[in-house]
Amino acid sequence: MTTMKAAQRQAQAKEEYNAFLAVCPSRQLLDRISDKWVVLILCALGGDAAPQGPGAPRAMRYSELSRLLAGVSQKMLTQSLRSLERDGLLTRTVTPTVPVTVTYELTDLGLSLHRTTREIRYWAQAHMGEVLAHRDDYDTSAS
Amino acid sequence: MTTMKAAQRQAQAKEEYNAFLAVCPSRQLLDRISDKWVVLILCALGGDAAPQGPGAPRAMRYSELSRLLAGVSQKMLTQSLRSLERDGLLTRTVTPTVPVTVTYELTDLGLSLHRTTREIRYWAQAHMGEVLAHRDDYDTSAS
DNA sequence: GTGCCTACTTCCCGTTGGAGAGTTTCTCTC
DNA sequence: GAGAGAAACTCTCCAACGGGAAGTAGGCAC
Repeated sequence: MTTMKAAQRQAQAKEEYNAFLAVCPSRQLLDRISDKWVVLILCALGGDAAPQGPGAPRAMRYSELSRLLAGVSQKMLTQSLRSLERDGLLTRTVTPTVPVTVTYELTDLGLSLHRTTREIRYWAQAHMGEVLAHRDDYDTSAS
Repeated sequence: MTTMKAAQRQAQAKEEYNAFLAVCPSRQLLDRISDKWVVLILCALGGDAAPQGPGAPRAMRYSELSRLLAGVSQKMLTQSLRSLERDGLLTRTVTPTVPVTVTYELTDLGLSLHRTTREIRYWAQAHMGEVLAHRDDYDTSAS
């Protein structure tokens, strides 16, 4: 496996995995990353949260993420971060200061997924108006 | 609003909406589209399910989608399709044949989102190997 | 009438996610 | 030296969501 180049491996993977099949492992991966908190965490660590447009990816502390992702529960934040770490999308670093400092940073794999989660968030923000307009039409015509 | 060009409207929307805020409507939209069934429905209607690589987007029947999205419950399929219709991402057409035929087809708005959901699915399938490999490392080193 | 077909809808129940309080470890204050 | 405080969880309880299976509606075929 390690003798294959990444491009070859990916081309082969595209043949082997099919997320439409319930039993396919890529379906489970899709389930995991199709999650609001996962998308927002990747966007945050990818640097999209900077007020003046998207900045560079950077490591962030637990409390910083907690503040940024308004409304996330501590339980879900910890849980999501752990599963992303397990899947190799980010690294968790504990620095024994006092109190302890824990930082999270995207890996290369995480950065590659961030490119598309960024698009998702952009899409939602850019097309919000159209969606709201359509909801109004739908609701009025349904009455 | 209708006097603005789409590009202008979107540029303005990017300023106004911020999905990191819990109260922002774009956050609710992000929650909706960050859903495994929504992603798979968009991929299916976008033509990604053709065996010989991605085909053209096309209308599909309820039963066809139900078969394609292995493991989806009827309840969730109906529910997801209705919310996508309400948001203007797809159209629902009832043809009074016997028995009745219901087809779903992506709108232009749906097609624009499909471009990124396709990427999500591709990413999951292409990087599955790396994720599985990392999980193994993680599990062994944690023991 | 009985059965069958598609496309749902309803009901029950197990799993998941949210709210909030408790925990740990150390340091700084009084 | 008792108590407050801070970061990063962890635990407990409860409501909401999703899956499975069974029921429904309308029309035709037998």
